[in-house]
Amino acid sequence: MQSINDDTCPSFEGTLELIGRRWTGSVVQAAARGARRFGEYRAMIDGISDRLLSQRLKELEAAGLIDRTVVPSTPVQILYQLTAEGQALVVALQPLSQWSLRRSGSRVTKEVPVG
Amino acid sequence: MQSINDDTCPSFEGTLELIGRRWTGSVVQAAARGARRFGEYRAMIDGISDRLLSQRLKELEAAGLIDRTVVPSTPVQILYQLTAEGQALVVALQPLSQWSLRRSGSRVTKEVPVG
DNA sequence: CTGAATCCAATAGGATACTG
DNA sequence: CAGTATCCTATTGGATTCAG
Repeated sequence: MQSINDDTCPSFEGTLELIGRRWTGSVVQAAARGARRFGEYRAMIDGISDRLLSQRLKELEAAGLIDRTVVPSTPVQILYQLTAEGQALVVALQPLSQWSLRRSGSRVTKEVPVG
Repeated sequence: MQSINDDTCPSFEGTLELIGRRWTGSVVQAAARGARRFGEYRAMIDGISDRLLSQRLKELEAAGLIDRTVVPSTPVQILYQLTAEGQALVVALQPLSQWSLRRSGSRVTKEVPVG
């Protein structure tokens, strides 16, 4: 049996460490639920600071999961939206989300946010 | 709907922060692949230190995902195995694992159409 | 073999204030 | 509105040593 850190699992660990940082899950979920502007994210994620929100958005953008667009209106609008990869991530995260919900005792009848 | 930090998503964030710590994904995967004794985990996870392996196992045990059993043989054996919850987690993590693999360009066992 | 203890460096995150 | 800059503390993780 070879080491599990050969070439396949580092990517998995990397993914976990990316989305395991504080607030990141919430930011991704906010994006999945339609947040686009900075203030929308901030309003949807209770307790997050500007600094961390900015940082998380940058990390997700660097990872190719969120797309930052500058709309030349007046005033300028900046939009953060999930890329195709980001949307695929949201889908891939759903079983884990369900698992978390069941564990925490909440009942999740049937409503699944995205998909 | 309500704020995403109402009562449902904290559990999700908590889960992400638990398995997002360094090595935790590897430890869970090692368990899923049959590791049971401390030394087996250590051998399967290249680069992890005793201290961190011990810490991760404790965290997973505290979360109810891994079960620690002392077998009174000579010398005493200590077994770390996934609980039912832990096994459910492994299953719930599979789509995320697949997503990571596709992203990193690795091939999945079965061919995945690119388009 | 299975850890616990200690020390240290790096990073993460919270609070606050300020800017184009 | 959409961030940046700073400061400061807490947490993390790596390395090494010791022990039952």
